[in-house]
Amino acid sequence: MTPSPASGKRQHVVDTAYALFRQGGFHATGIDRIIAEADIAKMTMYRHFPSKDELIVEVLDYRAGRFDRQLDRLEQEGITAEQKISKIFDWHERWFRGDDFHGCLFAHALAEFGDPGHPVFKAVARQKNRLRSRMQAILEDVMPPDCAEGAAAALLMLIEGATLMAQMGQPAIGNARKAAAAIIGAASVPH
Amino acid sequence: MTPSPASGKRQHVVDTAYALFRQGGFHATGIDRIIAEADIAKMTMYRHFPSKDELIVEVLDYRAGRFDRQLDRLEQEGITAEQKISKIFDWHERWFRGDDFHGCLFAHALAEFGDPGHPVFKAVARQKNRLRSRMQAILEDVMPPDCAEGAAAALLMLIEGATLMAQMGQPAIGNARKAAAAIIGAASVPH
DNA sequence: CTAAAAAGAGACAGACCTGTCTCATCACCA
DNA sequence: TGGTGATGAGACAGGTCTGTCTCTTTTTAG
Repeated sequence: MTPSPASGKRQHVVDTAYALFRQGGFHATGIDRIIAEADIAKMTMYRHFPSKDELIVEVLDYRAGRFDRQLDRLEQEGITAEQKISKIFDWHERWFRGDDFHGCLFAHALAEFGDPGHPVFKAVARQKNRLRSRMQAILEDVMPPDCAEGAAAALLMLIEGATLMAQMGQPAIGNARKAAAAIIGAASVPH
Repeated sequence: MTPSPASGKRQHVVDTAYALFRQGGFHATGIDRIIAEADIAKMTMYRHFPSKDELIVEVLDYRAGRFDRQLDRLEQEGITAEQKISKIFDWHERWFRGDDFHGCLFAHALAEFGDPGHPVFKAVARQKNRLRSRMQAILEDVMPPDCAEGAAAALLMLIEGATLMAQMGQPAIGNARKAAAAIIGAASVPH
């Protein structure tokens, strides 16, 4: 039973942990650091989250949920599939340019929790699969489903790679865009 | 002054640390674990490597060197640029299928050492830049240099993304290959 | 054979880690 | 006002971490 479903403390811990994990990584960020930054007692945190691992999963799910809602709004817009994909690249470009960009939290989580049975690993796989299937759904408007599956996978790979390069200080989102256009162009059915 | 330039102990430590870092990550793999697995005394390790961070850099540079030599041999082969790129994808495909594949060690290092001033970060940036520039050199045989630069970046992004997806148990190297063909086809100068 | 270099063995320090426990305090609601 | 649940504060346990130190043993080179 969660101690306080309506409490703001829980989300505050998630927010603080999110910021710290992003900057310093998961193993390198200790519980003591999180509770100091969030200005709460240690027991308050452990009453909400039974372990650090579960807090990490919660942070990832929270972040994934926000991104998912962004995709919800995108899908409701009355624009072409190409424009929707372009908007996803826009989001990433803005993200890369931000002051506190430190790479993809999910990719980092995968790096630190490589065991496929670990809950953190599963949370990462969930998020990446969701993004891929949603891009696939978008692409199915302009190409047959089997083509859309491969194209969505290719777009996801480009985005992941672009995020990694952006973290190394090499903005290549423009090249990713051009490559995405070539991929979609090669798979699209002319209308 | 390095204690023993010709000693095999040093490389043995690097090999052991490489295997452990790959499986368990950097922060999660302690010095004690490394020396136990390598069956050496702790002081032997610290005489060769002044700190854990420098050992990590050494491991990364060693791995990068091996990959670089593989690229050297590839460049000497008398095959087309497309065939060379295809061979690089072959290497990755075999790597992904291996039993002890745990993702890209360099990407993982970047996840755990996100500070651009950190020696580990710089070692990662070196390796990725080298791979990109070498792919660019290959592509310049079939397209103008400015096109080759963008195409090489796109190929690197695809490869990084494919590695990440492979780690999540979703083999997408075939889709990456098709996307690479579309990218090269769009940028190539017909001869 | 001998002297120097390398390695082994293990104690040790000091810090940090996760997670638990107790008790006092505070807010809110009936 | 009284009670109840959430929180604060901090000690504490038990473990792990990196890195240092000393002493002994082994290996290597001249």
